[in-house]
Amino acid sequence: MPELPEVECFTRRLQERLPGRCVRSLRVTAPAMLEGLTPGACARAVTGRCVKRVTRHGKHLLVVFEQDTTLALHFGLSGEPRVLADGETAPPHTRLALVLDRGCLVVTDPRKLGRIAVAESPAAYLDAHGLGPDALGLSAVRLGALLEASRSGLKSFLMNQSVLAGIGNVYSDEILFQARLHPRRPAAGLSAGAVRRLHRCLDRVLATAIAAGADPDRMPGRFLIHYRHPGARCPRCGGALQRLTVGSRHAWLCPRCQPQAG
DNA sequence: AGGTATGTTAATTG
DNA sequence: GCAATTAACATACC
Repeated sequence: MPELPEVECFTRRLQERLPGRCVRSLRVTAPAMLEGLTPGACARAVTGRCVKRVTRHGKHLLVVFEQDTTLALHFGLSGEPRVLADGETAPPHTRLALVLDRGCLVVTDPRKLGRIAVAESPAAYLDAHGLGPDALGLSAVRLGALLEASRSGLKSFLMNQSVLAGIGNVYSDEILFQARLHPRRPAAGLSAGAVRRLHRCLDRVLATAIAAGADPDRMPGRFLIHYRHPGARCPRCGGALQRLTVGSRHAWLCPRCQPQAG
């Protein structure tokens, strides 16, 4: 779930409700999810502070307090934030509860692969994590430069968070399918037309997914996201889809629409 | 019971 | 140094 579109939707929901709220207390019930600090230190860092804004970079959601102290949330495979009204009980698998003067921000994460961190500022956090520019709103020229500087295949390139932040397994497949580019094609050496196509599809896929509230059921029928299972056929040409293993992840593609060369 | 899962990171190999 | 692969992390779901 939580690739850029999901995290963008989380961010918008939180941005509507959190600014101006102040932290009464904080509870972390899965200390292993904390990055380099104890639950006590985490609580001390944010208690008493008021939320200025909620923003996002790549798959990371940043709750920025006054003076720029930042609570950074990464959702791993199964994390999700929720704002509870006063008196609402915490849902199952709640790992973090930020009690506010009105309401409460919780993070649920059954698999506990998410991360919780505190930083001096958003910039300090991004820097410490070596994140590349956000995938959304990247210019075609900048994308072209990043492609040329890479020696990876296209799918690995798109998923490398230090190059480009926000794209994961599902959306890298979607973007390459829409752009008709093979996931193992080298990132460098694409034609100008192919770079333009990749840029347009990257932008459009992410924007469409966000507009759909990151809910696959509301995404266009031509999206590959509906067909990531054995036996499915390409929504464009009707041919059999193929599953490759790239790293330890599954890449879905249409071998007819996404030839190795060309 | 066993296989699968959308993320990140460290260790290993080429 | 870079890129690709594998295992590990912890748990739910089918």
